Amino acid sequence: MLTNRQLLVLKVIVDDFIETAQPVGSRNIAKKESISFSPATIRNEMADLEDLGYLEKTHSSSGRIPSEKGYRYYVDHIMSPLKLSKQEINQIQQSFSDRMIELERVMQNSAHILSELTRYTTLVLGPQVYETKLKQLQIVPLNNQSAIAILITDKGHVEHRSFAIPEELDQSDLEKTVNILNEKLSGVPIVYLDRFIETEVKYLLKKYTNDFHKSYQLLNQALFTEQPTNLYVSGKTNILSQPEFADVDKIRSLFDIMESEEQIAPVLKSEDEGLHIYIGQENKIEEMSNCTLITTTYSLGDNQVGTIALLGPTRMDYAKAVSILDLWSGQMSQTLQKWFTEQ
Amino acid sequence: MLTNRQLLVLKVIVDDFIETAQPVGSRNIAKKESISFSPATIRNEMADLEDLGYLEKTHSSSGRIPSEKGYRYYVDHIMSPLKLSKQEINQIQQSFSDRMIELERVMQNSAHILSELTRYTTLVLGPQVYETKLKQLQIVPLNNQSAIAILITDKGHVEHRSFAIPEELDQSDLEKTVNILNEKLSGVPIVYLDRFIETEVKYLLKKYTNDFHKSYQLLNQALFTEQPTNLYVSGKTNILSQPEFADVDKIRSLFDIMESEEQIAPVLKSEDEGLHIYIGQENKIEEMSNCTLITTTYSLGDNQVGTIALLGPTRMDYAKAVSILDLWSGQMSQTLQKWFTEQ
DNA sequence: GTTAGCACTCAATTGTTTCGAGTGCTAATT
DNA sequence: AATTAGCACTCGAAACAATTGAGTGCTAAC
Repeated sequence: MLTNRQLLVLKVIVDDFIETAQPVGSRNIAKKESISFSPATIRNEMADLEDLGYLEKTHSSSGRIPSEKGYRYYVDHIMSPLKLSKQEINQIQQSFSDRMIELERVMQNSAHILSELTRYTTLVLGPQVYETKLKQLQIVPLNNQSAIAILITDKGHVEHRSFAIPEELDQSDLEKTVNILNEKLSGVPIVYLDRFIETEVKYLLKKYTNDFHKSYQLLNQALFTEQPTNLYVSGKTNILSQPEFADVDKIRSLFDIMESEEQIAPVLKSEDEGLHIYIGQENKIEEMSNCTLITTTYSLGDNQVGTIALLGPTRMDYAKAVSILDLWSGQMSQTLQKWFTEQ
Repeated sequence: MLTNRQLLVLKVIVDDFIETAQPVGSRNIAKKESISFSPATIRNEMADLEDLGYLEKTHSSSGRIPSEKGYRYYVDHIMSPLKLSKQEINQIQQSFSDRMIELERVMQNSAHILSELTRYTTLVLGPQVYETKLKQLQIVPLNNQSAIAILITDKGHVEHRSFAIPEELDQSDLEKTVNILNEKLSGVPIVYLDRFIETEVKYLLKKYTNDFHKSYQLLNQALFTEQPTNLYVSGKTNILSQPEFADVDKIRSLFDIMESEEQIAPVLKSEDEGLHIYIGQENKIEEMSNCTLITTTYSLGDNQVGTIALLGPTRMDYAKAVSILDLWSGQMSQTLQKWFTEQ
C-alpha cells in the first residue's frame, strides 16, 4: 500500500509526463505548488516507487516516467474525472441535436467531434439494431444468377447485399418467394426475424412454392450472409502528432491495423459493459502495445448496443478521455432511448 | 535537342535512381554494360544535362538525381513500356474473372491487387453509370419528416440517400408521388432520367397530385441530391515504405489528403481521356508535390466512365506503373463492354 | 573528341569534449 | 527518526574536430 506522499508524487509525475512527454526530475517536482518537501525527499520516494514498479528510468541518470503499472495505478486509484469545459460539453451535445435522419450520420459525426476534442483516434462501433424493425425488405433479381437484398430499418439504416440465386430454382418459385418475403417481413423487429420466419414464413413457402428447399436457401442467402460491421473511425492521423510516433515503422504497423476493420471490430465487439482501459501490453493487438485504448459501451434500455473507443499513446490524458467518453455514451444512450420511444 | 549519348546517360541515371533512391555517380554509370565510355566523359555529359535542367545535385560533390523536368523528359521521350511478367498479368486478369455480381466489389478488388503489384497507392473512381438502367426505385417514408430513396441499377449498384420530406406535403400526395415514381421510373437508363421525368412523370404528377410543386420538390430531393462519389483506395500505407517519406510531417499531410474523398475525387474526376502523368509540382494538390500521380481512364464504348490512378513518389517505376495501368484499363473497358452487351 | 589525373568538395561517420539535468548516497539538521 | 543539504557520479545531448570516401570540375595528355 502506498503512503499518501507516494501517491502524491506518483500523481504529479504522471500528470507532468502526460503533459510534457519528458521524463520528470525531482527538482521539477519540488517546484510544484502541491509539493512541500525537498528534491532529496522526492528522490527517495521516487526510488521506492521505482522499486515497487510504478516508475521507470529511461537511463540511469534520467528523470522518471510512469511504467504501465504506474498508469494502471493512476487510472485505478488516483485519477479524478476532469470537469469538461462548457464549450466541450456543447460540442458533444450538438452532435446529437442535429435532426437525426440517419443513425449512420450521427455516428460518423460523433467520431469526428470526439477526435477533434481529444486529438486521439476515435472508433465507434455502430449500434446492433436489436429493437429496430424491418421497415421494408426488397429482393431485386438482377438476372438469372444474382439478386440483391435490401433491408431498410425504421431508423433509416439501409443495408444491401448481393447474393447468388440457387441454381435450378425455377422462375415461378423465385417470384413467389420474393413476393412472400417482401410482403411478410415488413415491420418485423430484427431480433425476431429468425423466429418469425420459422413460424410464419416457412409455412407459406411450403404451401406456395414447388421446391421448398431451394426457396428456403434463397431466403437464407438473402438475409443471413455475412454480418456487416459498422465501424466509424475518425482522426486516424491525430496519432501522428504524438512524439512517441516519430518512427515510421511503428506508424506503418499501427495504420495497417487501423485500416482493417476485420482486426479492430472484434476487439470492440467483445467489450463488456461500461468503461474499460487497456494500457500498453494489456491490449490484445500487439501493434497497439504502446498505445492505450479506452472503450465504453452505450445502450438502449438494458441492452448494450454499441461501443465507442479512443486510441492514443499510453501517455494519454486519461482524465479527459474518460470524461469525454462518459459524457458521450450517456448522451448517446439517452438519445437512443428518446428516439426509439418517441414515435 | 539531346544527343543520343545524353539520352542514354539520362536514361541510365533515371533507371538507377528509381531503383536505388541514391544519387548516381559517374563511376557507377560507367560500370553498366550499356555504357562504353569513361567516367570523365560521363561527368561532362552530366554537367551538360544539369545545365539543361534535367539533372540535379543534392550538394556540390554528390552524384546526380533526376529533376522533375528530367522525369518528364524520361516519361515523354525515353521510357519504353515494361513487359509485365506472366504472373502479374494473371493477377490482374483474375480480378475480372470472378463472377462479378457487384461492380463495387470488382473495383475494390482491383484497387487491392494493383496496390499489391506496384506497392503504390491505388485510387479508383468507380464508373459513372451512363448506360445502366434504373432497375428499381424505392422511396420509403420513415416518418412524417423523412424518407429514404433507394436506387438499384441493373448492374447491382445500390445507392441510398435520406432526405427530408417537404413540409406541408399532404399524406395523399406523398403516397401518390411515391407510387408514381416507383412505378414509372423502373427500367429507365440513368442518363435519360431527367428527360424521362420531364416528358412522362411531370404530367402524371400534375394530373394526380393536389400540390404539384411540393410533389415535384420531393422528387428532386429524392433523386438529385448530392452526387455520391465512389472512390476506392487501397494500399495507403505502401507509401510509408518509400524512403522519401521518412518525415512524419509529410506523411501526415499526405494522409490527411488521402483520407478526404472531397479533395481527391475532383482531381480524378477532371481527367481527360487516356493516360496522364503528373510529376511533383505538376500535381494540383500541394501536399502531393513530391509525389507522382499517374491516371488513366477506362471506358464503355465511346464513353469514358471512370478513372484509375497510382500515387507514389516522384521516383516512381514509371514503366511498370504505366504498363500495369494500361493493362488494367484495357481489361476493365473490355469487361464492361462484354458485361453490358451480354444480357 | 575522349580520357587520365588531380585538386577540391562535402555528407556521413567517428571520436572527443563539454554541459547539464538528474541521480544516489552520506552526513548534517530538524 | 525523518528530512534535507551537499557532493560525487552518470549519461544523454550537443558541439566540435578529424577522417573517410564518393563524387565533382578542370586541365592536360592521348
